[in-house]
Amino acid sequence: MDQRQALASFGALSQETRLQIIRMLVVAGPDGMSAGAIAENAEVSPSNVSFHLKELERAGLINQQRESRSIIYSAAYDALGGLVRFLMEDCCAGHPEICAPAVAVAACCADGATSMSKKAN
Amino acid sequence: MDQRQALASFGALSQETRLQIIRMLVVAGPDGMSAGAIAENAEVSPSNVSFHLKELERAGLINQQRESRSIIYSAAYDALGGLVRFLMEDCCAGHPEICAPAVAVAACCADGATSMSKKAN
DNA sequence: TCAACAATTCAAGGATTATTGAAATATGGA
DNA sequence: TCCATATTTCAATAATCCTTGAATTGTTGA
Repeated sequence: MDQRQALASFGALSQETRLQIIRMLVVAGPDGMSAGAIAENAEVSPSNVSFHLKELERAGLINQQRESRSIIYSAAYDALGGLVRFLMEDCCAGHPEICAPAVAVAACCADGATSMSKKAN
Repeated sequence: MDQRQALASFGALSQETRLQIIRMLVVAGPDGMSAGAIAENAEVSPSNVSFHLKELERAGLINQQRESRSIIYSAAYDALGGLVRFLMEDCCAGHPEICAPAVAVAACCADGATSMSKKAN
């Protein structure tokens, strides 16, 4: 993750609807959700959700793939992980005071990260 | 860190000059830097740096304190740590795929986080 | 081919954010 | 008090972002 993508990612996450979309896509998992389902869930118009999805894709935070009539969007886990890493390492220079809280969170999903056996369904 | 502050923080970090300022303040450490020094280092006008500093403060990412004629700004380590945590936990639902890269970064500054004895100078 | 569905694109507008330079505020020393 | 320094505030402009609804594109099944 370079600075350009990080700036775009922070911008993408700074909007309430888009943050909401990322959250639901992360929870939805690898199967993703259709644009229509996202719009319904977020309670915004189709054209509005399309605008925000394009913004999220421009930042590289989501992936899309057509599935028959629908277009399925899913969270780009690698990009989100890259952003966390950028924030801790590049932006915050790995400062212990900043990374300390992350260590706690990391600890509680470290098993999953290692074994990759507890993916949410 | 609640969602409102996270949104403001992401917005604050989505601007090149502001990201640059945060980086230099993190590196500068607890002593911080004066507004003038920040402006000079970032190569922007005093009034422009003031605008961006206000934005960063609004997001809670920096602290200020007057020191004689100067106003000294410093990174709010707790807020930055809170943002990393929000991104991993609240936004990304603690997904192993996303947190995995963070575990690696966390590991290399975990000693410092525990002993607090290896702060960057 | 035609109708219906799913989603995007486009254009217009309104709202927010960024930049600039001039004026104002606050502090410390002569 | 007066001046110089450090910084902020203000007003105007420019640029970007968000929302809305209408028109368009792509897909499927009758």
